[in-house]
Amino acid sequence: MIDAGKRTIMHIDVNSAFLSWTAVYELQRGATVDLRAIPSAVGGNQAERRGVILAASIPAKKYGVKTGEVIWQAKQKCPGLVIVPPNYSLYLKCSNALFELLQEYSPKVQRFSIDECFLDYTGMEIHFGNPVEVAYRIKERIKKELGFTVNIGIGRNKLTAKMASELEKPDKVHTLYPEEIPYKMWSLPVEKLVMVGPKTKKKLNDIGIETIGDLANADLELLKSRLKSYGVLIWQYANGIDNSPVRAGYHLMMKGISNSTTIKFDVEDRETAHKILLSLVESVAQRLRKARSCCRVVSIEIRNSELFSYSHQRRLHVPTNVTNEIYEAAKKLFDECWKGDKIRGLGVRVSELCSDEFIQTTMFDDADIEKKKALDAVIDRVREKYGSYLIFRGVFADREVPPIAGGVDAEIYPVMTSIL
DNA sequence: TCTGGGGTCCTAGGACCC
DNA sequence: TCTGGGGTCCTAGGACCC
Repeated sequence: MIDAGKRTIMHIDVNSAFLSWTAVYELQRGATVDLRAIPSAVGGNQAERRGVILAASIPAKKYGVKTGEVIWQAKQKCPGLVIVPPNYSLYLKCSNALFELLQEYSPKVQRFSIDECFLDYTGMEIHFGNPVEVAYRIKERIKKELGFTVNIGIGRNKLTAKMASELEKPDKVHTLYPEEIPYKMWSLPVEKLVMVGPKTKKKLNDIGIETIGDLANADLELLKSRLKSYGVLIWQYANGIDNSPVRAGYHLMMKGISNSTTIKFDVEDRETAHKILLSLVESVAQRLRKARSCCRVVSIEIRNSELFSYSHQRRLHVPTNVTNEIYEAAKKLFDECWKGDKIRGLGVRVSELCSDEFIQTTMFDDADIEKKKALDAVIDRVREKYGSYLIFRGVFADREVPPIAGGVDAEIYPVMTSIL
């Protein structure tokens, strides 16, 4: 058993990932301008007026352009902003290349998101040497071999490694060892701490906590009474306490699959809503089958024109991955909870996944279950081979609603988790 | 013309059983 | 007859992350 205090963890974070990866790709294809050097951003579909900034270059950030912001607002701040579309298959390739390179330095590498990894360097010193020197070597190798820059944070646990990698960007290595916490982390505003979002920031500010240091030195009982177990968690984080393991292979376990969309027009009738639900279910069910899984729970979410969201879910008697069954469930859920308000967005989610291998079909089950499964399998194969839009259901023939809504293809996106 | 889309975990409260 | 209390399952909603 290794002493938890003696662990060495690195957090590797790609600087402006989507933008950097696109820039490298464009340069390789002969572009003369490096997108990283000009005000630029990767953005969603502008034509549909729902595009947001997915990543911005450092020059764009200087104009105040932020990730998550709507494109027209970003353009107001920065009129010359160059917007390029996302290329998810490219991002996956870059992410995989990074992951493979990191695995040369430790068998324990956790893919935390498409552009972040944790690497457990504990015990690897005898092979590669001092962690800081190795971090610099890794960083330079990534730059030379893969063409993009990263920040690497080093700490005794995942939390401090992650906080370290965010200290100063880009292309930097930082350490955040226990003795460095007071002067490197405590002066930061409390919302810079992982897991302190806007709501928690406000609650903390209300009781006079402004910095991470204030939180670290706050009365634990007070935090407990205001924030329950969450208060304890963030107090521990503020003090650099975290014992979570680097989970190699953890990303293989998927908890749920969802697909949601913002509709170009407000929907006011059931039939149109049903159609959109079907288009969402098409992609969810397909991804579910690709993962060789079935779901036990189906949920839907309605977002109205006032941007208020509500949801409804139900457990199924028998787990399924059949498009039609999930659609029937989604339709029923919708009819049960829709308040008749104007619908701006809809979402479908399946959860409590299980393997599709030994699904029991009950006596009461649909007699055509095998037929439905065979149909789904054929459709999946054709879509795989010839593209998603070749086959679609008759209801979509009027082209009012796209036959398969939103989302990114299953295989394109590695499954990730936001918990440490 | 105005805030995306994909995930995770936690908690409160109701239903139901013993 | 009316009033527990604990445990578990389920659902809705909220918070966070990238």
